[in-house]
Amino acid sequence: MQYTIAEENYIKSVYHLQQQSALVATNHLAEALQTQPASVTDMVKKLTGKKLVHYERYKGVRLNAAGKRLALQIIRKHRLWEYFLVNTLEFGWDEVHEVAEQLEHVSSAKLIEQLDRFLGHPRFDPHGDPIPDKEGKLAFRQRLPLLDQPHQKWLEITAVGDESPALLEMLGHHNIQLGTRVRVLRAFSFDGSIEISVADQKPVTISNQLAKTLLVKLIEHD
Amino acid sequence: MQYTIAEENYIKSVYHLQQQSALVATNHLAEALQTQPASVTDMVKKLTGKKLVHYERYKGVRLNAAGKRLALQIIRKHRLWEYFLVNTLEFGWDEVHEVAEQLEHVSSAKLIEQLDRFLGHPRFDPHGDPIPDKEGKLAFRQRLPLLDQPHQKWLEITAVGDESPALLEMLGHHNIQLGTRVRVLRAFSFDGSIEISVADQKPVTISNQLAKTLLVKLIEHD
DNA sequence: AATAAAATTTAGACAAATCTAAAATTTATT
DNA sequence: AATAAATTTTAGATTTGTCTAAATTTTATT
Repeated sequence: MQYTIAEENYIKSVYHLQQQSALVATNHLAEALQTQPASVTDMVKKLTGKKLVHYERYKGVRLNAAGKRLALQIIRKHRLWEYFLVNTLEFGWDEVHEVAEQLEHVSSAKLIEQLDRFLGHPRFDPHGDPIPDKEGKLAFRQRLPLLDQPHQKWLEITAVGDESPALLEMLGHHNIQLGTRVRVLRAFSFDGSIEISVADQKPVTISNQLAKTLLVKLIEHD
Repeated sequence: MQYTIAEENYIKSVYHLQQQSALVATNHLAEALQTQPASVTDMVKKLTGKKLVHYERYKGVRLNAAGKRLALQIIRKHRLWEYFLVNTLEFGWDEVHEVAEQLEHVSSAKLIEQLDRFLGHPRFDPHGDPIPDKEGKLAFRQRLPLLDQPHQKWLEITAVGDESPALLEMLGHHNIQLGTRVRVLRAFSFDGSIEISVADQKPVTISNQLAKTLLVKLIEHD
């Protein structure tokens, strides 16, 4: 079956909001989709009719198996396009979201399979989010806030929590990218900022705010 | 300004139909867009309001300068995506149209400029149609029907008139592509078929039908 | 437990793009 | 030139996705 762009956007939003609470509230969906609660109720009823979600009046929505499958297909397209935009067309991290938002609705199985092949079957997008495979499976990678990691241990940046241009600029200035290795040297209790060493460069101090946004994994033996 | 997909499709159709007759009839547009004449009238009025076309009741439509500019932008996107699909993602000629039809409506100036750059600023799409440049300029290349070319002269295939899978298969079988050099050896008056030599292979006979569909340019000396 | 506040749904309306059927206009034919 | 045929437009309806305002249900507070 073929779905409209509006329907696909709802399914995608339900998927993301479900990560936080199993049952998604009408108001949350309205907020995420920048629309009115009444519109959400209408659309949710339609999606129920199309057997994509489970819905109970006044309770909330959640995806059923078919809805989850569809959500993962859309997210797969979105993230593959983001990867393409950054790695092939040399976009910056912060410029890709809006465009991928449009490209994700282009419907062609062959297009996505060939794009995936051309890109070399990437498993993570430019923000470190996993790209679902053809069957909807997600690769796993630790994503722990840099802020509360043990000192002195080597860590690798695996993702960033938000994707504002301001953040991108700051990361660029400190020579930090996905995959960059860092070590926490010390924490300042005064303002919560921390001092880290980035790869083999000299130590830098980063704000509490930034340290919460950077997600890392622990690197095994030193 | 930003236009809807429906509006863009109308503008594109008017552009193409204008190549044949300066003033485009409501019924022709309806036929091309697979819709009802009444719907065309409605939309044409809207496009008139948006200052993209010139329209007179019962007479017909034509693009004004702004409409032409928009049409060429859309065609540029369509043909760049076709080039990408064939040359980067290894689609066959016959598989690209439908997908490009969707991709052409993705709106991002940077996307198209970077795609153009990545592809090396191609001037012709996989069917031999010219790709408008950023300013809407079209490269020129002779496109004469192979059927009525002088015998013995070397010719180069520059375009194909239609893009059915059947045609593609036949061309593949005879080792003919865009850019292939051919020579007309003789014409059979019986059924209008002609004998040609393709590059340095042994001569083949092709139907009148096919000879009309293949467009060529004359190669200068030799 | 009663009432106030918040969240959600219903009812009715609207804009976009389409449709059918009927009316108007243009073009072709006798 | 009158009439028939074809084309085009108008009028009114339909679908999709949205909205506002009012009604309903749930949750929180006194």
